[in-house]
Amino acid sequence: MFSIGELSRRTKVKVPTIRYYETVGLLTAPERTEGNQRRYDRAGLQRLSFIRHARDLGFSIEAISSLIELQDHPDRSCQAATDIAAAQLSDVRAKIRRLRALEKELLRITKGCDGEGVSEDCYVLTSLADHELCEWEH
Amino acid sequence: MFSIGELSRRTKVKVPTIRYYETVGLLTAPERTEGNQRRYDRAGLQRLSFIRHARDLGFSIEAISSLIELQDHPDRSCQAATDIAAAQLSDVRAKIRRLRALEKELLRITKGCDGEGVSEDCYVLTSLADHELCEWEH
DNA sequence: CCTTGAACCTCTAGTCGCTAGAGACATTAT
DNA sequence: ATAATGTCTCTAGCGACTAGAGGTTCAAGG
Repeated sequence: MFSIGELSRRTKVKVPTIRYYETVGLLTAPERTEGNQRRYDRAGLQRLSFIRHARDLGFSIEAISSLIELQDHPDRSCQAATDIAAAQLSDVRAKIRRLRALEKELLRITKGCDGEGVSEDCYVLTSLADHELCEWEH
Repeated sequence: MFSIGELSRRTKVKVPTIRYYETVGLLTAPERTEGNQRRYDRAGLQRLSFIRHARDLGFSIEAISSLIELQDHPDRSCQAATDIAAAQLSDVRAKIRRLRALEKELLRITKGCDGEGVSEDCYVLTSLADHELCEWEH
């Protein structure tokens, strides 16, 4: 049985965040002491670890809710869980693709300024101002 | 002179977003008709295009504010503008690195479920539950 | 046993960058 | 003249927290 602060230390999830997870239904409300303070057991610790791990991997609260529901009903959970994880993976990959395009464009823009003999106008600013200079479809 | 809807069509920035940019000071308040409607000129169009392009590249509102200020004071603007763009670039790169780590881990997790002869427990769920199975420092 | 100080409680509001809706007024086309 | 569309302001909501106020409870030392 540990306090919310202890749980926080063990999971590296901040105290207000733990309470937030409870309000949105990710964590079930734990027992309380006579003085109304939360007391968690090993199951609470495991559930929060699970949540933290999933959040670190970028799963939304909603997706994590689904995963937790699947945990509680182990029949046929695997396919559904894999689907959620696969969706998350394709989401991550889409973000990577987009960021790589941004990287390329930003590199081009910042490089334009690096040489000494550049024009009098700032290449960063003109690049942003004039869409025609952009080598990127958007 | 065009209306906010016209400006929206030309820049692909939604009408409420344009108004939002005005409230946060990214766009200067334009002239109004007798009936209190906004009327924009070419300068307003150019400024909004600049903002949209910068937002597409992931610059924060704050960063764009700085860039716009630099535009208005062209002395020494280039170095400062390049600094902002370089910061943005390194930000993007950090995000890419992190997402690639996520991609790897998610791939590992989802792959674990794909084979037919998997264990009875769902690999996705056990991976998320048990941090020891994770090949990723976090 | 009593006091101190840290940890805990609830509640509200703020973050970022919009987006959606209500209810009222303006403009434009027929 | 009327109808349809566009525009106005204002407020509230999104996700996932984070910060702060103001009050209560716990654990340890004297």
